Amino acid sequence: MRLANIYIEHPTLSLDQCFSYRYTQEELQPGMRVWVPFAHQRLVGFVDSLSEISEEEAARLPYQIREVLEVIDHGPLLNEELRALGKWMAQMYVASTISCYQSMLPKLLKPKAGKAHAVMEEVAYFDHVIDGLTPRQREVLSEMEQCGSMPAVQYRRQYKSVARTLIEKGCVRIERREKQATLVKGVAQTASHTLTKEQQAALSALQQGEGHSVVVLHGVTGSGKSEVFLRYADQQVQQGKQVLFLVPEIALTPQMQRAVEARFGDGAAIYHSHLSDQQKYEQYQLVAQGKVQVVVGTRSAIFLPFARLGAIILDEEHDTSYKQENAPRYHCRDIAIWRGRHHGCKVILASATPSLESYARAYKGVYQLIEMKSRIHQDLPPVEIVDMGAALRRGENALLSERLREAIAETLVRGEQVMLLLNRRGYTPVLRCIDCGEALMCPHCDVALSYHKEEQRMKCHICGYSRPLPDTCPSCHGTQFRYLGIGTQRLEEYVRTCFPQATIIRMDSDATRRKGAHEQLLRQFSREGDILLGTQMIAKGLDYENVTLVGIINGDASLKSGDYRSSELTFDLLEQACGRSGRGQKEGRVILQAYDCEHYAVRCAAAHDYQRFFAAEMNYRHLAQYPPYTYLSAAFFVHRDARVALEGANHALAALQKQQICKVLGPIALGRQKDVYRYRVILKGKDRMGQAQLLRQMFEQHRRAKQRARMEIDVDLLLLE
DNA sequence: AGCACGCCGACT
DNA sequence: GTCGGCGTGCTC
Repeated sequence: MRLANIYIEHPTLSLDQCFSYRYTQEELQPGMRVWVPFAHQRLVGFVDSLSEISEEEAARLPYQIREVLEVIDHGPLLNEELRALGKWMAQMYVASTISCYQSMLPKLLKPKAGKAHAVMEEVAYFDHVIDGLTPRQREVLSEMEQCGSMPAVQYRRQYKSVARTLIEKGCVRIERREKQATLVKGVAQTASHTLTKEQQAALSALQQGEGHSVVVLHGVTGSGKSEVFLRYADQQVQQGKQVLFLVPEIALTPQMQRAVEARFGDGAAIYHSHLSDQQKYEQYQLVAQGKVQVVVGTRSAIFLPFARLGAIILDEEHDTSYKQENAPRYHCRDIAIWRGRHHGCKVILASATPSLESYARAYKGVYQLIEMKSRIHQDLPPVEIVDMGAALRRGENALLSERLREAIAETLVRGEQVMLLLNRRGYTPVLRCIDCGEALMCPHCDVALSYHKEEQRMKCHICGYSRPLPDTCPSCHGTQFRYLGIGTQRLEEYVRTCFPQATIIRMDSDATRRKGAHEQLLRQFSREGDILLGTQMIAKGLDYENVTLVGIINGDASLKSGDYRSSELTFDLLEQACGRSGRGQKEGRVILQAYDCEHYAVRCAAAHDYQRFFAAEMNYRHLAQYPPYTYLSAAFFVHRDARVALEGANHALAALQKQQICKVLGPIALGRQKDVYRYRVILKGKDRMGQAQLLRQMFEQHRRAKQRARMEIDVDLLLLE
């Protein structure tokens, strides 16, 4: 009889194995979904392989074989490569195979979802302009005129308030048509530069060697490393291969998209989490059909079904958003390297501040290292460190030192632009009662509420809880409060009082919550802005030629996070921020305000000295035996009752006593978040797969012991949050 | 995760 | 007797 070996769609790790079913459907192939009976349920299953056994053999099995009820798909959803990848992920990240398959597929193709896909679509077209429109209507209409048409869904979502009126007035028309798979892309442009000597050298280094290898492309901001990997990609495409460009965030996709489209024009598609399910599904199909040569995308694009990859490029490879935050907690870089090996192609890890892990491997010769040390237009801007401790003793303002204030004034007089970075949103992070000294806390999380002056509310930055300002202190009924710390709202207010004539634009997650606000604020800044201030979202990638001063307000604040990576994160942030200044012909500069001015992360960032930072940080990691000298993974025990969570952690800890694979740290209590308590146990050792296997055993024991806390696993955890 | 099975106390 | 409370264990 013919047997299909099937992964059942089941959320438990303990059922992560194939179950065999008899089938008669001729069309059945590995990679297809089916309906199967399972105990008393009807579940979706994923066919892993097909086999054949005799009736006698079947009779000797210790279980009764049941039948496949129905085949869902017409063709395999996952090809052989991606199925093998899914299995590897399951081992590597201690997750069920089916959950890995699920995270690899766009929603419309996930096991579970039915098979019907939308066949019709509505498209919004620009029609004509009429008189008597409101300013907002005119603005929307001119945007429509520029792009010509867009899916009606997107049109309605993007322009909510005026979408209907414009349709009623006949300015925008909606047409229904049969859904066709279309590339999601923008307008192609042409650009071509001649390479500098250094770029030429980097390119030829890239071209050396055939087959798979991992390359760390370390180039300072503005060194033109994009041009190097774009050329390399171009050559791969010329050879009929496909290329995948990965970027950490959607906000960075438009820039990379423009750069890629300038070179590849119509053959390029984009793929990120903000596409609609239908769009993702279509892009997925286009890649599967081989109709796309080049894709620009975020993390999830690493799972697109390319047939013959010529290169995978991870831009800003050090960025932590390459790590998936929920299970399976994979790192996009690991997946890229796995696929690169499968396709026999290069994986290019590009960054101005490579992660310590990647650079250490390149340094040891495990990866190829290509360095680009000079900027094309200007040298990196000089950085001046202002000791805020000394400034405060001189009676200066805690937000803007005299030095920074003067520099802003000088820059504005020259008609140039300023960026101010403060990595904390809100007005002040803490409200403290003057009488008893208690801070106002979130009722659901163990953090202080932040004061948001604009809305006159207190907000929790963990769970989003918000409440009006208190009249009296909840613990002592005092009526006076002190506002401690600084946030972007307060900085904005202060900068306005210092420079009342300047146009100031604030960008943080409060200001960009509305869809399209991000782009709109940036457009406004490039048109008429004098000062752009914001959180780290302005430190990455922005490229404005007229910005000649970058001010970093609390440059060393992130050093205090207590994380083993805090120096690395601080260095990255400072170095990225410095890279925003002086990108054009004009000379730029940076003023860095900090308290811990002698810290090597601050010193090295100010000197733009990655190598020195790398050496110092590696020294620390070696002493403390942190990555890249070891691997860290963690088990979290989560429950609304703190005792239950702790009991789960202690139980797991007991099971870890007699093993030599790794050191065990913890359990420690992490702050309560959204009413849920979390305890964490960390495993630290040199055997990564051994750790993964150990965690799998822990999970099994946890289940068998009927522990009530939920256990979550994070392999290679990045942050000790 | 469901869902049946089974063992025990409460009640027409 | 029998109804139903929930702890236990299995699922090709």
